[in-house]
Amino acid sequence: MAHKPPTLEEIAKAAGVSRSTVSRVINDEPNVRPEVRQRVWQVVEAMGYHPNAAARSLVSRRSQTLGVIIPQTVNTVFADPFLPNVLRGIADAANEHKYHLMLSMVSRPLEEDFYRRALRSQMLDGVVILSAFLDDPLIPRLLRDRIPFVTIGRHPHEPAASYVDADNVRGARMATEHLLRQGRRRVATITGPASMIAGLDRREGYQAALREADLPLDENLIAEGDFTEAGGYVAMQQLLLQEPDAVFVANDLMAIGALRAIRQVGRRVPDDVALVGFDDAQIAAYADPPLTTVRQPVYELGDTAINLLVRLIEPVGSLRGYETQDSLRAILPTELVIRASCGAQRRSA
Amino acid sequence: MAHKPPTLEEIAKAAGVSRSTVSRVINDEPNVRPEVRQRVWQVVEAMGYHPNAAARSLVSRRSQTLGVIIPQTVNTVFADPFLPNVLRGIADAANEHKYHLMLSMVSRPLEEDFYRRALRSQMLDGVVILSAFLDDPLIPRLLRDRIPFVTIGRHPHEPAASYVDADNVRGARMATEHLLRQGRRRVATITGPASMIAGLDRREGYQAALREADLPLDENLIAEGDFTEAGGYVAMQQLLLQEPDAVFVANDLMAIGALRAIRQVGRRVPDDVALVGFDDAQIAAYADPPLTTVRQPVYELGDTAINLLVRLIEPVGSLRGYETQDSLRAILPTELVIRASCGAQRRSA
DNA sequence: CGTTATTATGGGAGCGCTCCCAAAACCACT
DNA sequence: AGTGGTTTTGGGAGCGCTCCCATAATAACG
Repeated sequence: MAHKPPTLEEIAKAAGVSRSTVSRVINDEPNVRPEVRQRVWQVVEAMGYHPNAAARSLVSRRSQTLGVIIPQTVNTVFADPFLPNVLRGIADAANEHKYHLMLSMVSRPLEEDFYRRALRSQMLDGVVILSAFLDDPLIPRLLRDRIPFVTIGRHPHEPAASYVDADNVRGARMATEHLLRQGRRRVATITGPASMIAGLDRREGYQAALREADLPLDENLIAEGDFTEAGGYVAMQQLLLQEPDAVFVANDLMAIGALRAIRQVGRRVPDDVALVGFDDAQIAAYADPPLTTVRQPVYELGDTAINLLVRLIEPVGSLRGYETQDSLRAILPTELVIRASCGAQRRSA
Repeated sequence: MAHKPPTLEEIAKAAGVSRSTVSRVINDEPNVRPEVRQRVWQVVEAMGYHPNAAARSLVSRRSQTLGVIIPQTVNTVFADPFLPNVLRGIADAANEHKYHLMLSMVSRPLEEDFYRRALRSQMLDGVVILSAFLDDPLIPRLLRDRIPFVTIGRHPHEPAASYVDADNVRGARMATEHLLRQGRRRVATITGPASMIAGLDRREGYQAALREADLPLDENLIAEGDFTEAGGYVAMQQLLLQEPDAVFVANDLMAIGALRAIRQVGRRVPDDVALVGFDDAQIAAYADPPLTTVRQPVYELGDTAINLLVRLIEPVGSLRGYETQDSLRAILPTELVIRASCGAQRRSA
């Protein structure tokens, strides 16, 4: 790389054509003679030319960059291998669409700063937000500023918001039904916080399964957790007073805590209490007994988010997607992963 | 936000001054009368002005953006809560220095594409690379193209490369010494792959501890793993033939595999075989028995990487850091986390 | 071989900013 | 009031590109 990278004009001179022609060639536009096109490409390669992104986006008003906003709470809130996988999905899809990714991983107070620096300074064509809480303050702002965005985590109360989410309701229902199929009748649940969409949805799925089975909805069999191990432990201690024979736990980390609480009072899993978790976190597979859980398509969540976002951004006709159409939404299927904690397997290693 | 964001010139007109004066105000430059400065700020606020990043970096030749390159192998290679934590460290530090972050998480073939698109098109002022393998092909390229970079994971053979890493040698040595202190004498190790710096360094620390204790270095007590659970399982099966009374396992995931292998032949941990892992992954705390391990300052790794990178980039006098000084390096301390698998604790919960 | 339609090429303008230099305004002191 | 110095302000130039329009070259046709 030369100390100063070559410019369009320099390539043009070297190739004996004009700036405009070189521009046409590198942008794959028509109306260039094949031989000229080829000659220009040769010079471009030889001189190691690459268009300056700043100049390009200054005039085209597009940065070819998408923002990814990850709340600081990511560690506690998202199940363990979640972030790497969702990021891979996001990165692969962005790459495919020739977009770059700008990462924002900041706490609430700094979020404001990022909002101004990156979004308002027109560095970003759109954003993907890992949004777990119902009342994310960013959503109304983005809506107001007409910035295209997709949330990972659904926002049912914002009709204009586009989102992608796992089918938490269905996943929770499958998990609960699975416990019922094992003959369990006092099925309790440890929910996530009511401030989180996933928490509510998984609770909803649990209740739907009971309703369908014509079982009573006993409020005493519902304990609210906070998605942490300690929270699961405490919630389980409380539930044990009700003597449930099975518990659907809204995430694996809490299930680990529940396991600890159950074992502490001398009960056995799954013999006395069957357990199903959610997320298929890494710990689930290595827990003792290995945890039956619900797997979400994490990679696909990221992948789909970007695909929706690009549809929102890229012009359809002369209009941008978000001007022509309603919000885009996708709910991806979840899948039950049967291991030992639910009692469906008889002794496995 | 107006449909078309205001420009410098528009602010200038509204405030009754010139473009240059507004520029001085928003860049906090001297030589503006305080009353004018205040008036300009008012107009800026009122009109919701924010400087256009593309225009700025076009003329200043600085993007205020740093790249973060994460190899696709991140899932298997880096211990579980590693990525979120290192990213938080990176993000916080970048924020503090007013830099944006561009994320690249691509497989090898696409890495080339990213290299050209982002680095060559001058979108990036520098890059941080999560670099676990000794022979990372990106390093010589970055060196050649004189792009400022810092690797997370040391590269001992590249004298010009700047890096930050955990003190793997010392951590491994502490772990092994700890086992020796428990009275264990046949201490084996399961290493990481020899192609990875951390693998080699941890092996080196293990050997140093044995040497210091005047114990023989028995090659039969060294098994190479690949940092996966299955790899740890296989390696442990092999080691069991040598009847070790303790094993230092180079990461927690392999330690989980080792645990499984040990239990399978009816041996007990820590009574028959004591175990120490590395990384302090989430599974370590919840394993049965809880794993003694070595904690790395993951957040600080990210934080320090950015701080070094900024020192490399920002001008000292009129020269850029990487023109004036040698490479910058930092090795951060690791810490032994004592739990039950090493036999140092008598029964805990 | 003109005349018109079509394709290929060149160059001006301008995106929104920073940098630089010249001009204006203000400030001492003689 | 005059001189030299400093601080404050304004505007031109230009960063490297895309967009648009004018012109040149070529093709198509009577």
